[in-house]
Amino acid sequence: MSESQQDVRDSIRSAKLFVDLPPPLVDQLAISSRIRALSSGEVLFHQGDPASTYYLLQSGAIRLVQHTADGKDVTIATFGADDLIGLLVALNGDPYPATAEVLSDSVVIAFGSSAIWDAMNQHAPLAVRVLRLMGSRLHEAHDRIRELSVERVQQRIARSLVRLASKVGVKQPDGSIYLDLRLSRQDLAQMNGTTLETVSRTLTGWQKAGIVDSGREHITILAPHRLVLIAEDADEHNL
Amino acid sequence: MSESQQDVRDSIRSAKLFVDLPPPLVDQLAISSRIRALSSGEVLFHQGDPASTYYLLQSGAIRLVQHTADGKDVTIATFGADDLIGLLVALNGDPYPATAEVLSDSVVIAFGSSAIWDAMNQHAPLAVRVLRLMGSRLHEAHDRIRELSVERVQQRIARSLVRLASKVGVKQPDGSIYLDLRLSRQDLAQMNGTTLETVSRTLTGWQKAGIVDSGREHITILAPHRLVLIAEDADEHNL
DNA sequence: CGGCACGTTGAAGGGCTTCAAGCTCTGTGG
DNA sequence: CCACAGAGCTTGAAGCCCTTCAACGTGCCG
Repeated sequence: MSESQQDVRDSIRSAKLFVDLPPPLVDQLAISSRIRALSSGEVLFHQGDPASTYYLLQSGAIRLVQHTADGKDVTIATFGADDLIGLLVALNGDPYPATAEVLSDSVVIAFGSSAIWDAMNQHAPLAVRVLRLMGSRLHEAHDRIRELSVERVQQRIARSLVRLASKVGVKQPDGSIYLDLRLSRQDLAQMNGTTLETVSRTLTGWQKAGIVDSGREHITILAPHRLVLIAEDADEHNL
Repeated sequence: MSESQQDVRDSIRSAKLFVDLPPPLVDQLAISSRIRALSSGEVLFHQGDPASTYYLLQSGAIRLVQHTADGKDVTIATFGADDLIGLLVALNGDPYPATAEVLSDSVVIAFGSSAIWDAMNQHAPLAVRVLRLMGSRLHEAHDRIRELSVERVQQRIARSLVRLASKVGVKQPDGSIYLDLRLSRQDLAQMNGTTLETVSRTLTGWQKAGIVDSGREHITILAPHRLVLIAEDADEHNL
């Protein structure tokens, strides 16, 4: 067995999703899979591409973006370590319904279309875990639908910052949280169905209130608690 | 075997989801399941209830509603025949994250928590089908996120009418489509993240334009094509 | 036939978008 | 090394879409 295949096996074995997969199945999976390292800004796959592959995100962050007919982009979901990307479309044989864009340097394992399915057939606990993953994904999507339906823009922006903090936040000695990815106003806007101008105004307000410290494509949350208050409760409208 | 258990077996066998399930597994599933008939307005389960059961919708329509802290309701999803309801929360053991409300007289099969899981373990094709179902559910949710993010209220209302037409629409001889469920302005509002007043004004406009005919809790789509145009394209703003 | 839920319509106002202009930072090539 | 181009950000002003509040119809059911 080649050295790179050995690497793939090790990676698969170390993934949470495959934690108790019997060694023969690990080997089987490894045959049709390979490791890819991606750096910030790269694109894993484009909307409309035929979906023959799916990916397990080992480290880093990747977001799913849908391009609309009139040129606007909408961020559908953001993934962190141990998320599966593109599995469901690969199962159905549809083309990818969105573009996967790398937010911070990432490592993924790419699987051939039917490999994981064979593994699930032979190892039931894997299927449970995949179903659970889909379940929590669906749950998140439902949450966002509710938020987009009834919450104000400010509240939604606060929420996405809180959410990002839990996914890629780096706690500093002074209690503040640094978000370890390039994140422009535009990015935040298309995560929340708003415009970059509104995001800019909101962040400026929070900066004056000492809640965040933001600069060009990076944000540090100075007062996580107050941000959570805005996200949950709505009423900190006295900036 | 009791007569009612025989009924359950027949129902399970006739469901698309279980189309090729071996008879022994059908029997096994039947043991822990029973048929429930529900009429419009009834509630299948409430948000916060412990989730011990999940349901296969045989006929009718059911919607998932989330109640927010400040008293607003948001319709997260609408289900038609052959949809599974509550499976994922039942798998995780969480309480139901939403309320399931019957929109038109429905028949469901109620399953005990682990029954389908055993069946999936023993019959792999069932697991594929469940995963596919989840996939299309997730896909729908993503579509709604995009719509709520970038589309106008009018467009979203048009879309939900089109979608409802395909789920519970009854085609009339003259080409119009009657929506076979009780549907108030309030209902349409909480499906689209808007208010009943806005829905009322929109429908009044469409009525004057001859696109729909709406009355107390019922809607008939007179010109499906024009409604699709509004949903897709945005620009029929000259009512 | 009275009550009540559902629906309509108007008016006021606010949150957010849109358009526009100028600023600031970053990286790159001469 | 520095200047310059361009991407990212800020700020202002205008206005529209939609919400909110409010009052009044209207149809259905007991």
